[in-house]
Amino acid sequence: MVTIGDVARAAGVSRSTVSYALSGNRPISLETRERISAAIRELGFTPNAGARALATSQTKVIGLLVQFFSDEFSPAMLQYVLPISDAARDAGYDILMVTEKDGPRALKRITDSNMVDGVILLNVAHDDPRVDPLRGSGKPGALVGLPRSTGGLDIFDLDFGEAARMIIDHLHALGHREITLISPHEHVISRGGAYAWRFRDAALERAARYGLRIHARYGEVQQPAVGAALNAVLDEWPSSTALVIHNDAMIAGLPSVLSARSVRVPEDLSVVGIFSEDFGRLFSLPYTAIETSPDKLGRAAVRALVERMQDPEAAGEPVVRFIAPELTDRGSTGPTPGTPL
Amino acid sequence: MVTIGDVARAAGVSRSTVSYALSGNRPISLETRERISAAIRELGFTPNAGARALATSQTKVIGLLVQFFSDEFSPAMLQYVLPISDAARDAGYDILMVTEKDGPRALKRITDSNMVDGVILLNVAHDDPRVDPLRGSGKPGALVGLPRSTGGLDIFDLDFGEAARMIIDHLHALGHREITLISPHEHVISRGGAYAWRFRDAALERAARYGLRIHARYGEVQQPAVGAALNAVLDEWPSSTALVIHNDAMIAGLPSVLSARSVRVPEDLSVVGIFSEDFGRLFSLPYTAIETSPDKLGRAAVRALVERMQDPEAAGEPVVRFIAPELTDRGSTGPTPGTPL
DNA sequence: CTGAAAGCGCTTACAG
DNA sequence: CTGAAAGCGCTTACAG
Repeated sequence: MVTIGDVARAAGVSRSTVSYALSGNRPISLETRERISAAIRELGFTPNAGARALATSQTKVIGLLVQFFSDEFSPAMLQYVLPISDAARDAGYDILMVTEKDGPRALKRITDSNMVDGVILLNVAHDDPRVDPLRGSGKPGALVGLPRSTGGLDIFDLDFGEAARMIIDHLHALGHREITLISPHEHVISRGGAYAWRFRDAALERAARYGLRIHARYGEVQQPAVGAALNAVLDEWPSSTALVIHNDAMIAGLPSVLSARSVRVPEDLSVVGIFSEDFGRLFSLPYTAIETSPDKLGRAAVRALVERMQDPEAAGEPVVRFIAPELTDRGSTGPTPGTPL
Repeated sequence: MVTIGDVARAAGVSRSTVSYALSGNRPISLETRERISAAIRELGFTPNAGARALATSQTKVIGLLVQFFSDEFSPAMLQYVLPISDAARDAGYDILMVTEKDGPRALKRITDSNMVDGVILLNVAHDDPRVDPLRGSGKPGALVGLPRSTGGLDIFDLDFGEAARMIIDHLHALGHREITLISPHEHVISRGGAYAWRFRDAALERAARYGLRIHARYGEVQQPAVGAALNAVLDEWPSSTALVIHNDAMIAGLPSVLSARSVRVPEDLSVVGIFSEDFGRLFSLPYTAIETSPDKLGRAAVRALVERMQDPEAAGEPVVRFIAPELTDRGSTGPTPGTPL
């Protein structure tokens, strides 16, 4: 392996001069700089990451803790991971991706051993066991997902409450008076996936204010339960004129159920979902939906974390930021069936 | 941060003794060992990864280079990444995941700087520009996907040729004489995705041997082109009694097209795909298929790489290993329509 | 069974 | 504008 000493010898300067030329931390004469670059090029020198980390206490690596639950639909995760990885690279960081089941333990390992300069937690639950260890790690951290306690970390999430209100407002304005709402799987609630009840509670409250009838139930995650649950819902409340689905698996399974039942959207039924554009494209979903913006959330987390890693003072107080939901109209909502034009 | 020196002081021994106690590289008296463990526990010591890497030239990190193409269907990638990450962790390694567009450059960065002990390349193309730099890096490497030149690296892939022959044999045995074959997107071929033609060529050859008529065409990746292409194929060769689909997006889009056309499977049409169990579950695909075993491939790559990193001598000559395809019967193939029982 | 010391390859005050 | 030296936190021959 070629070291900074080899470069120094080839360029006829000291190792410190090479180091300063590399970092730009002090002025180097043009001539010296050129001799050094030439030597670096010829020898093919790349600084040793471990040595650099040891000397600077900086690894230029971000730890990314992902978490998969069997009660969630998997393809969603990649939509967060890729933008995070790209944004990190743009900022000069690499990603150490950890999928270990025991999140707190993994967190302790990578922070205590100084493998990373900071950590991003994905898919954060209300009582997420990773949050406290992250706070105690002494490393800056950014979360995607809202935990119960919010101090000390930069937190980003979609405003699920506002998303629910937007959807209810939208349907109410179209004249709908009876709505069926499908939430994530019940397990998501019981293990503390706060997005589930944040959306649900806000939808129920808003509907109540308008005096709308709303039928709420939990959804499934796997076939054939998904199809059965959709059919059950449609059978049970045939007078509902709108279907709001906050559940990836259920909305992905909806087109085939509706086509089998010859239900026309939006003529017979209005449908609104909550999913990202990419997800919609993947499953060819022709439904109006609140955009979940995984790329925005991921990039915001990286940006905040990078600032805090580079200059903890300048970064100021940690923020809790909700991304404003946007309704993407794909034409799947219309006036209540029977409404005169 | 607590260092090995702090532990040594607390335990009343030298730093080297602590180090040896940690590594087990020399016998330590029971009493000393216990004093050391107690000190480690009390102080909460974790060895500094950078310092250890510098001293040992080992990082215990595997570089994972993933690559996304717009002509491929994205959810497939995660099926490789997760098992690889889990298997690596089981072997004591962490994963540095790199998604950079410029693969060769990323590879050079992480190997030259000694950030990783070895590298796994995912989704390897026939003339993959990452393969030669990996060979030249001096680090062991394992590939998932078959490149043109195979020396020096452990290579794992599904036996696509055998997969094609199994499918054709299966359909031939059921009496089918006219088959439609849908390949990946044409772009996959032109950029050197060898799995596309390895499957296609073998299928055509086998069909020719049996004297079967086979209609082959490339598929699409995005809606609405996917649906249109499926309908076009069904319109163009209505006398085909079997459909073989080697294209994730096309097979995911098939159920809705068939149901819209009221085509019954397998009564009117036999269908065979090539996809993993997870993928089939995700899209609720009721089709008999060759299992692509992404988890097996990923784990095999990790296993080979770990052996080679731990003991390059003992690992022997690099291998090229094809995973034997298995046909998972989901009941979507039957005798040619009109065949008497 | 244990310790003192050199060395891994960088960075950065300190000195000139 | 540049160099010599100390130090980051480990591991591992070398010595006893």
